[in-house]
Amino acid sequence: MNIAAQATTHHGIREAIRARIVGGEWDLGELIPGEAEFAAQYSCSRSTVNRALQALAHEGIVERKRKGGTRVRPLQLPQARLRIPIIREEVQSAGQTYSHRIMRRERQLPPGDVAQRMHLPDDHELIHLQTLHLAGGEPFAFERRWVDPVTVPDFEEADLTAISANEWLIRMVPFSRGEASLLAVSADAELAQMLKVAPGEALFTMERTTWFEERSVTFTRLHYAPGYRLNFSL
Amino acid sequence: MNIAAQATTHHGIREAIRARIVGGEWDLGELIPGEAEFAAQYSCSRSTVNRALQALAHEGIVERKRKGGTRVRPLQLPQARLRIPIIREEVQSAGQTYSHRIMRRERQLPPGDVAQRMHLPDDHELIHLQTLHLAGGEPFAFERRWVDPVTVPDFEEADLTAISANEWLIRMVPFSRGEASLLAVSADAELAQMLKVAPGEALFTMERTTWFEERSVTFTRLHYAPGYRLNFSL
DNA sequence: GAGTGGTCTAGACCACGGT
DNA sequence: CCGTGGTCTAGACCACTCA
Repeated sequence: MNIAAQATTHHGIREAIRARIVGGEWDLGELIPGEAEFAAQYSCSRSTVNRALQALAHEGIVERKRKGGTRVRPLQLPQARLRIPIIREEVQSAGQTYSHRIMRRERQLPPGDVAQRMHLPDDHELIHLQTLHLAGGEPFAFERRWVDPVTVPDFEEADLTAISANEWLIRMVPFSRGEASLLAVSADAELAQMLKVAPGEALFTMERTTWFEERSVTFTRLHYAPGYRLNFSL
Repeated sequence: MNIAAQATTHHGIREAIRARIVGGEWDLGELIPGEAEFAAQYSCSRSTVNRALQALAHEGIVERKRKGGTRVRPLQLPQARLRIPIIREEVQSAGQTYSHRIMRRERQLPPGDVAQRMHLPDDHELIHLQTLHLAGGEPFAFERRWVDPVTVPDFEEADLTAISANEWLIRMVPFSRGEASLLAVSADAELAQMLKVAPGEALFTMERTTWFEERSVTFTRLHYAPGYRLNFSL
């Protein structure tokens, strides 16, 4: 069984070393050979081995320290790259037609928890936007979004019929940093009505705060209709 | 404001180029200079630029093609690294004491959906394990797990009182590929009793299937007590 | 102090893929 | 065809950190 064509490419060497680690050649936490040693074993230069080992370190398979050498990571923490989906693409890639309806759009004081997550004082007015995302005409997700008009002054006049707020912001505001949470909530009366489900239904929910150079841009709380799954691979 | 000490390290050059992309020097989808050009601009070797651009490509900021050059990725998809938490560490890092109780352990035919997710025939017996994870004596998460005894023959006699099944498997089946899903479910009667919540409560749930060389190892469905959030940064 | 990883360089060859 | 990125090499210097 031929897992990876190797050759002396850093890819090949990375996979070869990975296979040896997986195969149990070294115990968890144990020191593995140095770069020079591997270079000799695979008849390649130390740089190539360096790249291979750096990649494994980046994946969390090994831990490296100067002078300390490279060791197999004691607890293999599974780490995954999670793609934050863009709703339109998500719907369309499932073969459904995407549309959205703006249910509400107004300037108002945010609830305390929202102000807190955006690191803003309680008396700072925000633009509040409620959007229903539809897949094939059926509710797919309901979004409550708050946008700071100080950071994004153009947002108030933006035309959001053709392009959703999410994509508008991505396009106009160079994104810098953000925090996100995933959780489950029970549908309240408004959510139940919007998504056409029974009150109390369990809804998969994503909260996101994004920042541009220490200024809060937007906070969104996105509730998916029941049945939704966020899939990824380990 | 000094965002990144640069120098001519690939880090520094990566951040410098990132800043120029974020700053809007090139449009979305536009071709940016070639490696040689950047090397001249930053007075460094092409290899260094190559590493920097490869890193940006790995992050999804740019797209590269031989002969096609490097271009700014049309849709900046926020991509995050999600650490799949190990429950014990998660509890302990919150300052609580961790413990677990095995509620059930038996060999049986799995439900159809479980067999399907593990790519197994319906008549393949699995070990079924139910574990309650506690934080400070209170229910924290409830886990239903199925393990394939063909792939992991030692599991049936494993002592799971000191070490949880999750950690036992990580230790004995060092590396594996897997798929995972996140979703929200309503507590059924059994879940409600286990987690001491009202039936119908929304529970944040993670499903995971892991594989070792084309053989299914285990499938788990993990339900967190209400209030749980999975946090990460973008 | 000495060993290990981290990095840079300059030159070289190759593979892919638009023109 | 030929320009672009992908990679390798050999040698070199540096920085961290353990003994």
